[in-house]
Amino acid sequence: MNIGDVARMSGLPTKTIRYYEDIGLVSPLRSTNGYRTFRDSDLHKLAFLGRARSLGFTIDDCRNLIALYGDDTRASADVKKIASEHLERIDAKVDELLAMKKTLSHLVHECAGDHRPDCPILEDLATSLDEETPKATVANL
Amino acid sequence: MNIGDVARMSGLPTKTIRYYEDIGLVSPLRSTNGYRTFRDSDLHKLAFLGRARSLGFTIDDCRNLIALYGDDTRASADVKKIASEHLERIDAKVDELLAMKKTLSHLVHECAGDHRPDCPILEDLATSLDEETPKATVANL
DNA sequence: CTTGACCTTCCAGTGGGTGGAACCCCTACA
DNA sequence: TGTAGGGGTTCCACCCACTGGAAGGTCAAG
Repeated sequence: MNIGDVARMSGLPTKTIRYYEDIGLVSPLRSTNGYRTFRDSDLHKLAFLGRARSLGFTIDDCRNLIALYGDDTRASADVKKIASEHLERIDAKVDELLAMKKTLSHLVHECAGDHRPDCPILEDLATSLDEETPKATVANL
Repeated sequence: MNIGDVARMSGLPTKTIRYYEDIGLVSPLRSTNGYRTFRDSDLHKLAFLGRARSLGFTIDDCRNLIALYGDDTRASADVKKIASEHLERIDAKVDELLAMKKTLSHLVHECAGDHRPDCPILEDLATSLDEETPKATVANL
């Protein structure tokens, strides 16, 4: 299979696949004309990567997950650990975004959004220093 | 004020403040020894930036927000538009993360996490190609 | 006069790709 | 046989918003 074929089948852009080769995630063979030649196992690995990335795992996580996948003496605890830590990162990010959302949606709701210059959004941004609303707004909730 | 002073007062790292000067967000004066000299207005602007960034606005948003802030003929509608679009980005990101979370927490829950190699997490990652679970898992919910 | 805390610039790297230029290869068709 | 197109290849630069580190200048205190 050429790169275009695995791109279609894995759903990954060719650029990404070349990049994955670059960083050593996949190692296709080369045919005499210099084209990459992908085996079924390469395609399988790329699909694995695509799925893992779509679940938000980092490239580094992917590296470890692939290693575990190929190790039949693995302990599922090791996989679970990676996934659990990732889940915690997701939770933290969601919390952070929800805190932003809470503040922002409040401000947007307050703002008339008309032709006049008066704007509670700008007021909030401008008064953060004086009013001293530290990291609480961002960190909590 | 030197950069360290505004860093302390604004809560931004000195590196970030220099970077903001680099990209033209703030323009401190220079004293004879080459040190940056910040006015109250610079500090104010940096605090504004810090607050806006902590609410997740992009640098580009910040540029526009600052311009609007300094324009007393602005329409609050313009500010509201920036904030609303940002809010939409946040919502989209939250949805994406919650979809990941849903899938992942299910898988983590299913995984024994012991010394044995059997692992539903790896199984999910490995079977995405055959089972054909397209972008639905990521895009929906 | 030295120590240490400041400040300066510049260069490189982060993560995870993406865009584009310049070029090679292969097949189909006139 | 020429050419048009749709593959493929490399390499370099860029995205975002910083961050780290090296190498050096400046200043106040002891």
